[in-house]
Amino acid sequence: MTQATGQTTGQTTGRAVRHDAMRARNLALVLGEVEARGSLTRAALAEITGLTKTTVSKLVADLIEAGLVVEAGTVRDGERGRPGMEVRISGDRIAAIGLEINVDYLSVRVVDLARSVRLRRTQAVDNRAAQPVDVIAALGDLVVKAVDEAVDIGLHVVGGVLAVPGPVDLSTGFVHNAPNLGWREVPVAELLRLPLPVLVENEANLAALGELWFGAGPPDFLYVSGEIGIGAGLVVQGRLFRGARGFAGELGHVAVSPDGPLCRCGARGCLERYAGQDALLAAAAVADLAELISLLEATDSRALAACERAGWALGVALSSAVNLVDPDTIVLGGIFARLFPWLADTVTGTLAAHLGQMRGAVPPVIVSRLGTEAAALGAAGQVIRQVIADPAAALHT
Amino acid sequence: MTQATGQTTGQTTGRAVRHDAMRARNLALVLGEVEARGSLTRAALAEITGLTKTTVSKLVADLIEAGLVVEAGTVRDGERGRPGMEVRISGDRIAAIGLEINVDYLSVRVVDLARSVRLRRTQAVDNRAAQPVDVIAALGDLVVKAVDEAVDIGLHVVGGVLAVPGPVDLSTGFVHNAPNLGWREVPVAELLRLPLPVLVENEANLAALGELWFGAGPPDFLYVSGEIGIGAGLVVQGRLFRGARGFAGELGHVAVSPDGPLCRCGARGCLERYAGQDALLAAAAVADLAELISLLEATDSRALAACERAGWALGVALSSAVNLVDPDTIVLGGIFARLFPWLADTVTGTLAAHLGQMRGAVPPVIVSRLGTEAAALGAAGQVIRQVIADPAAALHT
DNA sequence: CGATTTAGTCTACGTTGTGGACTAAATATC
DNA sequence: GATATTTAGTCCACAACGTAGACTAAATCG
Repeated sequence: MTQATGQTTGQTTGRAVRHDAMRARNLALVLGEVEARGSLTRAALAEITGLTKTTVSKLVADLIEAGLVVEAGTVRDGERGRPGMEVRISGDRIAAIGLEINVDYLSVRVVDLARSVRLRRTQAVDNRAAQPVDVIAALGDLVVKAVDEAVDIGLHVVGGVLAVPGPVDLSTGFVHNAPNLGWREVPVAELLRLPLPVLVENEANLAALGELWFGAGPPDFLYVSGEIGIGAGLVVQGRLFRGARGFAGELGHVAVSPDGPLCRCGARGCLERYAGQDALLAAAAVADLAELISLLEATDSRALAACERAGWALGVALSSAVNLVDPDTIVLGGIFARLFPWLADTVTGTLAAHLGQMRGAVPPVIVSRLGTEAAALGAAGQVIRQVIADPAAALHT
Repeated sequence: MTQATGQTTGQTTGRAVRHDAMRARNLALVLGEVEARGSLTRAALAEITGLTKTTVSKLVADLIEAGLVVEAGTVRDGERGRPGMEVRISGDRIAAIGLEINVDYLSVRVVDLARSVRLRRTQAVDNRAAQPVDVIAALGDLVVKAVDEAVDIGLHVVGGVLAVPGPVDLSTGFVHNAPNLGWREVPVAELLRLPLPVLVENEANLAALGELWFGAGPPDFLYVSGEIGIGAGLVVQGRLFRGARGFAGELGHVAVSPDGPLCRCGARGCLERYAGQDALLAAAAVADLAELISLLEATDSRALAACERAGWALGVALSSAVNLVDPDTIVLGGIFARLFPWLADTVTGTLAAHLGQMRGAVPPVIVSRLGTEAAALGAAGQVIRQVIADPAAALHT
């Protein structure tokens, strides 16, 4: 008889469950349902969660005491009987901050627990001309000012996440390569000294989460972000897909044509060489994106042809992505959001042509509604999500 | 202030935790640790799980009573003190059955809870020449006989999974299209009438799980399966990745060349047209795989060139897969396992050339060790995994 | 053979959810 | 306007499950 030698079938989480864990889970369940539905009475929460009215009352009392929820007024469902008291997420205490370093700006967004954007700050600056240490110092200043302003309006910022345009080693906050910024081997987390915990994460991934939580994202979609480099964030069942080492979503180096132009990565025919910003501007013989858009609006034939070819290449690469990772929807962000009117038809047509007839409907291609805010909002959303997932941790502060 | 309109950040599981759920989780934790480490004493379990010796004793007593574990003898760790009693998974009661329909055989494997293969049955038959209803009836007969034999040796087969070579609607067990079998719109689950619950699942996915649990699979890898159609199963952190609708892994229709030969799916330049079995045999001008292998062994130049081109195409398609889903390792199964000696160098070389220098080491390409057993073992492993993940359910039978 | 070490069992206790009794707050009916 | 009825929310004794220290059991060392 053959004895198995592989990985175990069980998926041990290594975590025993005790009474405190049980309570934490039920607190999270109640808070999550309140968030999902806007507001609920205790009786409704008991019905939805299956817990007894007694238990729900106790859990809600704990959440009120922690400042995570508030009572928001009475509400009646039927004709008779005691009216219930609505409980909703409190936007007046806990908040999170999202940070972003992009090519030509630094930005921060403060978001409260009810997911309202309470503060927006953007600073225009050419980050490619600056040293990483200076960029990060300037960002730190922006954050400290924003946090002070948040405190002034009664908010308690519990943490943040920083979006950078390149793959990130999540355990160290180290950025090996950010082509849009011209950065290599930058210890971003180490350089970022702030009086609150801030993690570092890839911009495309955070923008995808931003679309999910603040945009029109369905639970499963592929978000495409792009400047010089092109990245993708994949959300499946409301969760980010990262791959084995966190380097999934390198759409920019998917092969469009195996004998195509040589890429800076060393391979040939990468999407970036067709649809990256540099490739687009070169094909249209213009110096920047604003000029390209002007020419497109003037229906300049060379500019339109450049967009057509970029759209075709995006469609080919996205057809491979759809075959491999099976998203419901494709959301175009970054420069592709700005160029959407001139890209969408070609992308969708090429996608349809390359997907064939065997997988039913072609995933719709939509434009990001959040524009340049997607990544910073996704960053803040990560922290909000953590608080809602583990309210018991907030009870002890 | 902008109010969020997207999906909630919380990920409600909708499941309250009560005392019985707490016990079920701790039972699963203990059983999972015993499975992971082969055998453990109660004292060691207490140390590993963090539960008290009292609690572990009670949990182990429940598992022994359910026939999931047995005491296997005394063992000593240090020099002195009372020797501990080893507890290990019992292979003598609970078992699962894996089923597989492939092009030219039907097979079943009975696997016990200790993941030993206790029974192997394979029936050679040309399934493409048969009607689906007849194929499934023949499979049913094979299963009933195998289950009877399992009962004879004291095993209790609690359920099974059937592997079919095509995408499967998991909720209905419906197979829309299985190109290797020539099937379209087949209600497989409905046709399969058996005295035990059997689910239906895609063969490439199950083979990937087979490699994970019974082969040499690391926790993250891409398994490539192929006959006429080419599919891939992606395992990330020990879990199968399915995509939004369960149609991920369609490696066979990833574009190798955007202007390549027309595929039966309607697109151009799909991998299948370069590396699928029909394409390979046509390029080598042979009638079947055995003949191709004979010619390869005789170093026939046309046969070698056919393999070279298939390997090149695989390398191009796999480079897109690696960029998008970031696996650690690539495992070649199906016909590619048989052709591995003539494919491996070209696949690895092309992969390296197309990945460029920006993502560190190229994922190693290895051959499946399980051969044609991978899918059936993966299928049985699914049921075993379910029992180990929820032993409390087994306590009530 | 007693001291020491380690495993495993026993038992009272603490935490958290349950379930029925009860109070509170409303409307419908007479 | 008083009573009956309906529904929300609180009170309180109880059940389930893990904890922690006491205790027994099984070994080796000196």
